Amino acid sequence: MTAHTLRYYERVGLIQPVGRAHNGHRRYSEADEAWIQFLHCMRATNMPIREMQRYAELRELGDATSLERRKILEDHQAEIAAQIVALQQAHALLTHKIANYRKIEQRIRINSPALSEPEVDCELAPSA
Amino acid sequence: MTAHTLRYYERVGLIQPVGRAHNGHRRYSEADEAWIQFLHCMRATNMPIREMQRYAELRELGDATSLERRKILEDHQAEIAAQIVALQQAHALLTHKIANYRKIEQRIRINSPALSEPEVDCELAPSA
DNA sequence: GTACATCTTCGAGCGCGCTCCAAGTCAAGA
DNA sequence: TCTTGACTTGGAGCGCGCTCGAAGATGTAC
Repeated sequence: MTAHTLRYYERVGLIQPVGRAHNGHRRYSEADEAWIQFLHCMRATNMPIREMQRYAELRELGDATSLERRKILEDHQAEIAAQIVALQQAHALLTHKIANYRKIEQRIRINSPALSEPEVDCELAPSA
Repeated sequence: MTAHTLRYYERVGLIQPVGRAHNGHRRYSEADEAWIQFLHCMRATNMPIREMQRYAELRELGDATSLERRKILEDHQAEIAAQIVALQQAHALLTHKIANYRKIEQRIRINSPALSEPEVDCELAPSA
């Protein structure tokens, strides 16, 4: 995470104004770092900035907002679960297609341009 | 996938000019649809358009490009695997934090504002 | 015949999330 | 003392991936 990004996060309210050294330079506390790490983790899993802003805002308001914050996290967790499923499906599809490419390469190596089997279109995804 | 997106994909070369009805309207063949579905799957797993363009380009050149195409897919599959790991970690972290919120809510319900235990900072991620 | 919907084209616009630049301040090292 | 480098600020710019709008042609229903 670059300094530019940290400034940006501060500007848009994801990070509260942080402590400064005597010369005005920012000094991040361990709590700041933990929060930033959390933000990073949420961004890395595609939580929109808007949603993170909402969450940060509620966090400033204290424990009374626990329920709403929990809901945000639960929703995001559901999003993550869905993403994992999509990624796993794509992963499986790619395994299939990569194997197919290996077959094609094999066919080229042994100089056997045609298959007696019906042509395997490497781009056709299996229906599964 | 919207019509706008399909036009866009055609413009940028992800889809070859497709067949037309007598009135000029596009008619997608089953092969077209399979290819588009594949594109969709790759986009849904965060393959950049540029990379898809490269792949599409090689695909036009036929079997001789099998090796390079395979490499693209293998790289993307590795990307996907990494994404899955990140998502799974975030999922676990959220499970932890959500449980923590439930505790806080419980504490509020039974009107017990303080814990004898050291304060649990709900934003601190577990080091794991 | 006449609405109306649906397609066509091209180009412009937009939302997101950074990313960078310019000008200035300060601190330590040669 | 002078250079260097790391920080400060505000605002502008950018890359990506769509997304939309306008103007026009065509087909279907009443």
